Amino acid sequence: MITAFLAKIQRYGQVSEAEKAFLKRIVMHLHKYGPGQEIAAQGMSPPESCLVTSGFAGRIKTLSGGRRQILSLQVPGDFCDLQGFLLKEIDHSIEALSQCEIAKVPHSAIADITERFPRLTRALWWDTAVDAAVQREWMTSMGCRSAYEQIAHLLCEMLLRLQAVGWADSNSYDLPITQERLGDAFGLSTVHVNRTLQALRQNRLIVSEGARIIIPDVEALKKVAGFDPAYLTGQAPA
Amino acid sequence: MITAFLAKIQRYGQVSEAEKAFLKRIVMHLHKYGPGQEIAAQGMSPPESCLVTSGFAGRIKTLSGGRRQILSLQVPGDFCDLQGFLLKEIDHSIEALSQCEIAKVPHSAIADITERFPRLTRALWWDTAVDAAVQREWMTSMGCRSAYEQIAHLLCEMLLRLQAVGWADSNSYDLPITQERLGDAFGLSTVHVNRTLQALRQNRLIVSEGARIIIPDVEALKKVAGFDPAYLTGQAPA
DNA sequence: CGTCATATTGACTTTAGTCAATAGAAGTGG
DNA sequence: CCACTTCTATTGACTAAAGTCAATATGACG
Repeated sequence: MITAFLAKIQRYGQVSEAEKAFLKRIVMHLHKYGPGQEIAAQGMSPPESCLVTSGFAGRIKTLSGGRRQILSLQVPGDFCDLQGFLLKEIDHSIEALSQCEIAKVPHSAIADITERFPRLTRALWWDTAVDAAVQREWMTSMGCRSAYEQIAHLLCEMLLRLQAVGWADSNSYDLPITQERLGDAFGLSTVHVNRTLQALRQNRLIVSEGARIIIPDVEALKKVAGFDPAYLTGQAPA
Repeated sequence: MITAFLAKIQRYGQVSEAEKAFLKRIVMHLHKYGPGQEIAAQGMSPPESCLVTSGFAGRIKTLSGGRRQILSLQVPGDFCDLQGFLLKEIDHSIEALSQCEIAKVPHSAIADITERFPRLTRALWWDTAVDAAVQREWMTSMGCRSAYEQIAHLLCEMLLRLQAVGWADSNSYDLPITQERLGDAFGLSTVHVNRTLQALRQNRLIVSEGARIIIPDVEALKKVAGFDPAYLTGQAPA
């Protein structure tokens, strides 16, 4: 259940058997959600953090007038709001974006980690730091890249992130997310997302078969996107 | 030198005398920078984090073609990249946006804190969590708010953040940042920032005297911006 | 006084948004 | 298996927000 997550944080540093055992013990309550279902609500104080084990979830802000911003996509191995135990209330909701499975980890257990396992604490903190780095990259996309580049960039990001946890092969993956939701993530209208995807298809940068995205020439797509994966690896220090 | 920062993290929880003493000891090297000067460079691994003690700094990504995105504004009491010690290289640069003073804290000292002071570690982690919350709000502004609302929103945010550290009075503050840089922060062109500021002035939502921003009716501006300060307080848990 | 950076303005272009209709695809119940 | 509903994708015509380019003003400062 925590395999993907363990694989990820071991990119930061060693995790001892004791730490692994503790992690395994505190991950509980496997839940299933369907697309659009709310996992945690904006303004609430959920007593646990969510670890995605399959499917896609997202953090979402909703403004008056129904405007929505998807702040992040969480894939298997990702914690949604690991740092939630530090803040009184969450400033966004967490929603399933596709069929997905979520394991919940009580905040008290995370607080325990910070008392007993300094190294593991740093690994968790590191995970939130990488998460923030991804957010900075998205923000840069929104501010500086055209819709075409921005979408290409996200498709590159998802390829690498899904590969890291074994949910993508060398050049393709399933992205079971509607164009409307993608629009909410990019700050673009559904119509514009649709047209931009068509342009990417026309230029043979992507091929889609249902929810599957195939990237015939990964390097070409990266070039269009101006994609540099450094922010994703957030590699281990010495 | 760390007064503003201490005041801020004490909103999260108590800080013991031993912790305060340790913090005081590790803050060193006061540096001055002028507007536009680079404090840390994208792709590098600076051996310390920066604490702003006066003026404004910002985190900035630069893309090929000279496009720039300002990812955050750091005001007195803010750490730029506290979590930098966790990542191999920083994915953005840090620049002075106005005349400013920066205290540097070695990463090794932050690592020490994580070994010896679990509670203080949580407080630092909390600080980075609030930082991430601000980023989420900016992202929401970029995706969902019009230029007019977005600028109004930032002006509200800066009022509260500067008030929290004693750099603003009840309805005004100095914002010594050029319209060009504001544009880089919003993902808007300089010209559009200029016109939008004019619109805000025309509607009497702000008055400017040089770098000073005066907000005659704070509630009115908040209303235009759809401003809810919850994300900034990220208040202490029980 | 001249220089430089910043702010402002006008005219025009481009990107992306809106509205509304149509087409496909997936799932449901009979 | 088919008719029906519903959600999602696609298209077209039009609008609006924001960008670009280029000129001009303003202001700080040596």
